[in-house]
Amino acid sequence: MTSPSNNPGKPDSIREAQDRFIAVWGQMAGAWGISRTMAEVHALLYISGEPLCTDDIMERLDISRGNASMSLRALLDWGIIERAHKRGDRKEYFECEQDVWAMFRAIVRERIKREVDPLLASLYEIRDLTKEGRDTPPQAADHNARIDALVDFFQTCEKVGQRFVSPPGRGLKIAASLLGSLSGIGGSVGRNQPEDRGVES
Amino acid sequence: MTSPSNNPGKPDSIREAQDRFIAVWGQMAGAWGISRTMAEVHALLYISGEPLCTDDIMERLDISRGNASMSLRALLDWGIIERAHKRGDRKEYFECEQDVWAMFRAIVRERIKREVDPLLASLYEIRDLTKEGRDTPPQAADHNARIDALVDFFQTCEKVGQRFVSPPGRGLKIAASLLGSLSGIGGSVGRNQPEDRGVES
DNA sequence: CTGAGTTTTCAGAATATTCTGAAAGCAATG
DNA sequence: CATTGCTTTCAGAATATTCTGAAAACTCAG
Repeated sequence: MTSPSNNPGKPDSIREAQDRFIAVWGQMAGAWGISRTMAEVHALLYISGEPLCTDDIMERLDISRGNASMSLRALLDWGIIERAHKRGDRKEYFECEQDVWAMFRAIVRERIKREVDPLLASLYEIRDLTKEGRDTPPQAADHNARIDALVDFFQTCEKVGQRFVSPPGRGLKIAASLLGSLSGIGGSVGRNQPEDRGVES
Repeated sequence: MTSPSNNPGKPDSIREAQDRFIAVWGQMAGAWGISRTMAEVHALLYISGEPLCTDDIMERLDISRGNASMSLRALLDWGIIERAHKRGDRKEYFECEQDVWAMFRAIVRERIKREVDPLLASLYEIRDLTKEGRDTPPQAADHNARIDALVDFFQTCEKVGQRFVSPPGRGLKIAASLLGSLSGIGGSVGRNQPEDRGVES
């Protein structure tokens, strides 16, 4: 009936909105190649806006300690949450990057590193298998052109990504306006995140 | 020892390069939330550059008829392969979009439709749960700001995506050059795809 | 309408992923 | 240096996804 005891004074309407958000964000997980739980942990930390410890997370999401630990670790690896500490408390707390743009910059950075870079490396190797030479078969030209088209594409992705990711980076937003006449982009829905409160590095 | 009987005259070096490509492309699948086989079928059709029928695909990838059928259907739904027919042959053939940029435009279009649109719809609903009103709890403001920041972000994604996807669309490449001084982008690695041989729609 | 050739569907089998919980590891404290 | 409080790890269990194969459903030609 009343608010949960460990979360005093948080009205039910917000609790419910949080739960809905966690569920929705969790559903996106599949499409992005990460586990549902990991996305839910991230959602919880983001939408809470305050540091939570492992037990908070276990309880709220009803998952095991092991699962929580591994999900948190993965999120740390992605660079979208950080460790935090409370004085006089030996527990570790975790807090989520609250600047949405910074968050996505981190994700793009990581995906380039994990996916695009290795892919390009493989494509180069594959290209070498059919290099022009003494006894190059005639079909090789078409084949090579197809590989090259992909190399080209992903090189472009990488360059665009680097730029999006790099320092001052309101990246996409800049791209958006440059991409033309999207005049009123951004800031239309409501007052929001700090956006540049001392971005690291 | 010799080339496989159903693929006469195709040198082993190309066959091997194809196989490597199929494997590499298949590995990306996980990260993109589709099944490995589906990516492999796509890879095979792309790298072959010619229409193949279900039996060709089953044999080459060593998968069942059912699996092939379902994967092909899914690729059709994504709009990155098309049905084709050979005169005097009742079998159905499939061929892959060979323009890499068109291919990714199709993927972006579909992902917006499947992921961004429903996500935004949910976010709007969630926002309504904590609308400002008579007895709006004070914490609601922060919570709403966090939701709004996401709404903002995904609205921007959608707009950028629309633009990337829309007609003439050498999209990303344009974005890339606009994004600044990436002077020598594109066309550096080799002569490649048609790029604009009568884009549909 | 019949039958051969082809495609689609889907229940259940095979496989892969994710989760749990208990044990091992680590670090601060007394 | 032993104890306590917390975190990580990982084998096996639980769950989810993907694949197979055979049956049903088309589709066209005669």
